[in-house]
Amino acid sequence: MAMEWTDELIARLKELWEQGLSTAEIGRQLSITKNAVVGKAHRLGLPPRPSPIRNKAAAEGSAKPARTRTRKAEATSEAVEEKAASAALAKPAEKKKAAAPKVVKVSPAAAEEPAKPASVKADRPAGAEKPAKASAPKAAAAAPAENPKAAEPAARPAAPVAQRKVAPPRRVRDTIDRTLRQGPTCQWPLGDPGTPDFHFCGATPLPGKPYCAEHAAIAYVKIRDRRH
DNA sequence: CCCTGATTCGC
DNA sequence: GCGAATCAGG
Repeated sequence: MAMEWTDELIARLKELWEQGLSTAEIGRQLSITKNAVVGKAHRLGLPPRPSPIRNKAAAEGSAKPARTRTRKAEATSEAVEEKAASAALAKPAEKKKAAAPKVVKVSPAAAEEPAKPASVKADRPAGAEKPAKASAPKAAAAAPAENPKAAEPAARPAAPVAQRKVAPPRRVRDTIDRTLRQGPTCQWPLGDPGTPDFHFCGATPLPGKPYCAEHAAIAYVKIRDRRH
């Protein structure tokens, strides 16, 4: 069986779709591929969202081929023709598709949690990485590294979220994106990073601050208070 | 390269 | 019906 689109799954798809999440992200949250998301969305007749590649032909209104043929389609057509032609010659027209090897993809569905409340969790404590490429650390320092003019961070929490040596994995970015989308939360870290219990405060932060009132009070200590 | 959604078509 | 492969654009 391919996949079981349960009512709940469909409902979640619709919901996320309406929320404007990208297909790939919906897929990640549902532990399916973006292709599955798009395909299902179409079959469900969900309102298509602005595509990066809208049909130019439609926009121009000129006599352009309404739809573009995929390479596969062309290949197939040719293959069919050729096959038909060579049929008379009893030519075996071997396709290298016999027992398509390729890499057996492990279903991601069973691997990870089907769907959890968007809890921020420490991501992959271990795991070898590719030292070759290391793009700029986009991940914002979630730890109290802020330093507003009139104040400076005094007490640091146990440990700032570990600085990443390499580019943050997709998962991390997704989590960040999700958080941003769903609204800011207090970024005060609690617990030891890397351990299962590590998490961020999550409370509603003060306007313009990464922390809630409680933690902002700890994070920001007036210089004057310090010097005097 | 990364990403996006759209489409086709073998299964 | 499903979704991988592919396309096409940013």
